[in-house]
Amino acid sequence: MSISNTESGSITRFAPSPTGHLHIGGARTALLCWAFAQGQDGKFVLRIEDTDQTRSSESSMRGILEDLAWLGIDWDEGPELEFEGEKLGGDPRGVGPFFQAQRLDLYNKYIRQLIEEDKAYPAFETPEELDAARKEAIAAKTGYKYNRAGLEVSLEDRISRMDAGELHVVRLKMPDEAITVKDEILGDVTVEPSEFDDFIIRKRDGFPTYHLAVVVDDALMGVTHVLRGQEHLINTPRHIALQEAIGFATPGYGHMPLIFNPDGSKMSKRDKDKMAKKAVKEQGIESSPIDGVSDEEFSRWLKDKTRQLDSDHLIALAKVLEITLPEIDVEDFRRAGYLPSGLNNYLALLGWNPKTKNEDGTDLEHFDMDYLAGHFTMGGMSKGQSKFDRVKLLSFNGDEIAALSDEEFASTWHAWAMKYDTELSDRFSQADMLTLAPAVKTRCKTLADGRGVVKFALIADDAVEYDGKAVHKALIKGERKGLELLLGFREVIAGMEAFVPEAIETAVKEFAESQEVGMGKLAQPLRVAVTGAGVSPPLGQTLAILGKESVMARIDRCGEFTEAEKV
RNA sequence: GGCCCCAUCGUCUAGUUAGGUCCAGGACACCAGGUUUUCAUCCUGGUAACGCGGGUUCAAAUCCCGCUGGGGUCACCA
Repeated sequence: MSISNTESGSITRFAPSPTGHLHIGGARTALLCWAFAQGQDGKFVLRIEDTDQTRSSESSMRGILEDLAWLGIDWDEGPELEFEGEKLGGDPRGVGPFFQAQRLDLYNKYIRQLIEEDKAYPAFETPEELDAARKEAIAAKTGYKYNRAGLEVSLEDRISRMDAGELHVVRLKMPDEAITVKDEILGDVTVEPSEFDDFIIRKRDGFPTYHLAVVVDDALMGVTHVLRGQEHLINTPRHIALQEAIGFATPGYGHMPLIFNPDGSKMSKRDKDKMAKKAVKEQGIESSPIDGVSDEEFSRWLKDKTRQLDSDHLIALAKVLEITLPEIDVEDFRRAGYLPSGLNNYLALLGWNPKTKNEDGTDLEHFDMDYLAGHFTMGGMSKGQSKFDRVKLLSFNGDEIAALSDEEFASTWHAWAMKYDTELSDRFSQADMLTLAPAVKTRCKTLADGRGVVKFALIADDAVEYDGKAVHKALIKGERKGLELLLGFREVIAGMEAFVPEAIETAVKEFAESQEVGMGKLAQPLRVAVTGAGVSPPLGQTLAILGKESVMARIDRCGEFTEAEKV
């Protein structure tokens, strides 16, 4: 089989199995594979590993594709997807299909070849027999290893039994020499033959195992570099043995350190269920508070640590409980209002470092996808595991939001709200958001945070709740001078034509000067009157977004409230 | 438990390949000031780490060994 990778640079691949959403750790793997290929003017291939028929699904495959596309991790070859007008994937070299379930003939060809060359063999033990042997080994506190019983039958017999349709698995004969993985991140890693056993390359159901499929596909797709998580390090000697048995070249390998929660535990989808269960118990909720889940299902879920609620139900539940679930999948981060730029930047920095200084002598940490693609090397990766620090991610994301132009921010925020917070997009048009942009950008770390900044405008004029302390301090204290200024300024507002931020700011300034008081003396009463509290974005934006009628209504209502308050 | 990987501020890391320029630099967080009509942004300053024990060497965060600690893996999952 010829491999057509000579005309360009390195070829990397990301090969998720479609068994759920794209995990944030997977996203980092994909990002770095992408960056490596981009930087080498090579190709980034996306392949779907759906050999586990019982767990794979079409919808999670689509979800993973969307997540990657949203992050801007574009694949040159692989399943086709149209995302925001851009076509991704395709098969210009004719190395597809990119779904392993559609490549069975290919795998079987190599498996047959290995058997005929006596490098692999069918074995006829049942899973139950092997299980029993494994349990025995565990009980005897020795490591379990397949005993090569399948080899006691002659080659001809094995083949004829197999061809007669007897159920079997196929195992690779492992060599009795040590195998060294030349890892580009970790250095040489050698595994002794005593650690090997004849692992399965084809299952009873006729599907290849991951090991066989990955080796065949990588070779046939011309993959030159494999970047993957360190959990695969121990698999690599097997893959090298398989490559040697078939006659494939061994690609370059890089095993990346794993990412963990701050407490050292694994970042797992289950974390979301865990937190929800905890909150349910703390709040003493016993019957299902959400649609689509019966009380019976709910209590089963609550009692069973291993039971998980599906994603939509979990989100609905979190809303009822008023908790924020930990983000684990890319979709979670998207929903929470992270920007691809912030997420990618943080992810790349988790384990990789550009080792470059800024002009002011600080380390370069903020960079975009182009920079990453142009500078990523495996040698720049650290070897140790790292913890996922949401606080630093939040800071990076906030920086990215603040760096957006007002127009970019408005359109990004609006598009996000249309998808994840329709109450917000119903209340504010994109034009409203443009007015709000300068005020909101520096006050939120995520797009979802934006809601908190403008929540005063989300409530009805007669539903503003006054913070007693703020009212006292701004309006009542000092002979109700604040209230007097507020009502005086109401008349100014009544006479205003253009109710826009700049005009409002000017009017506030001029009125304060005419009354011979500092800006704060007028600004704070006004702020409390329209928002109920002493904290809000600058007055211009705050009043403008409410509109003149609403502002006057709120001033009147606040005036009545204040009159009724005792000193 | 066997095998494998790893070990610098609370966290992410620079420095380790070619030992001295490191009483260890940056970022996030935190603390204290400043700017600002409030909040936020922004600016200035500060606290804070080479896991432990042995070597080698004139000299070790850097090299070697041991210990401890963390992680991975031991499927007809990927």
